[in-house]
Amino acid sequence: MTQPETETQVPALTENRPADTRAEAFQGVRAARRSELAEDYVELIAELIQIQGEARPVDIASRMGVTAPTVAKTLDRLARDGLITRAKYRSIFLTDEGRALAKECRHRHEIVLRFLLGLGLDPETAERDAEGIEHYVSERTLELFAAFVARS
Amino acid sequence: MTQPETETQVPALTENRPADTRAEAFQGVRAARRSELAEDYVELIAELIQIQGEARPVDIASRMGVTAPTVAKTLDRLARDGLITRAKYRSIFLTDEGRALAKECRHRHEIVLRFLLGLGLDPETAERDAEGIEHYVSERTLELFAAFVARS
DNA sequence: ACCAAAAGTTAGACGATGCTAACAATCTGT
DNA sequence: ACAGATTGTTAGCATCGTCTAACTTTTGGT
Repeated sequence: MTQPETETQVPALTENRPADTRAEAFQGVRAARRSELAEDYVELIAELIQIQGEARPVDIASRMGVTAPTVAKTLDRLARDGLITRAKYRSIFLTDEGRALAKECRHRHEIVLRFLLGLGLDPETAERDAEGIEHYVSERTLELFAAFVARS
Repeated sequence: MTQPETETQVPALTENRPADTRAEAFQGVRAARRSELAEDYVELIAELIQIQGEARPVDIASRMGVTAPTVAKTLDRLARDGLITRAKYRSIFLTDEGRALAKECRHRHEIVLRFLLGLGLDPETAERDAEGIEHYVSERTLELFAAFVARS
């Protein structure tokens, strides 16, 4: 036991909540983390198809900053999960589901990015931060971000 | 090949950037992801010590929403990484490094949370989103968040 | 002081995400 | 049309983070 109980003062906003609520929040974060990579890939694939006409593993690898085998394995998982279709040595296609996810992700990404820019962040940092934040923003928050962008 | 090239219009903000810059952003996200769990644990441990006098695995498990063995293994990694010290069947202590990290995390968490609340988000959702977002917010962005909170 | 309950640990499995090394297929320039 | 470069795949490995099952230690009530 032995409680010091003195120092920094309890932040209050966060701490006085039931353990279960907290646990749910963390479970939500873990769920988001699981879909994060899939979202990034699908978003990038959609983009490559749009601007290059096709999505090839080599381009995904260079933009994601990972090696080709890593891309291959991830693409296999995406295919297994019904987000893309692929054939050996050929370029990648999104399924309807994948396309829908890509659209949603791009939408979120755009809003988060514009929001950060609207807040006064430099484009470089805004892009970096958006890449991480976009997966953890709830629908409500996204709406607030959008509203902020609209009125700024 | 075969390019549709028609539909949604390229978002522009995101896409016309060198692949390397993008790769760096993703590498940053992956780095953040790696430290995310450690940060959450250390933050929670600090909090438990503060409000309960000690941090025990069972409390961590219930608040993180994971099982005891998961906590045990994670704590081993934290100890290996010099963030905590522990002895068998005893409660957990933060090292100086761990305490510093916890302080920094709490600070970030507080700012992000207040920012979201200031934006008009309900406390429940704000807490959930903050839990995910806090790990992906750069120093610059944090400053902007703090400024926003201050003037709102 | 003992025994049951609670807490903690260990072992072992599994999937995700990354890597390197080695091999196979495709593309390209002459 | 073929050789070399590029791209893609496969195999194999490591680490992380999660779990369940089984075991051990500590704690608390009578």
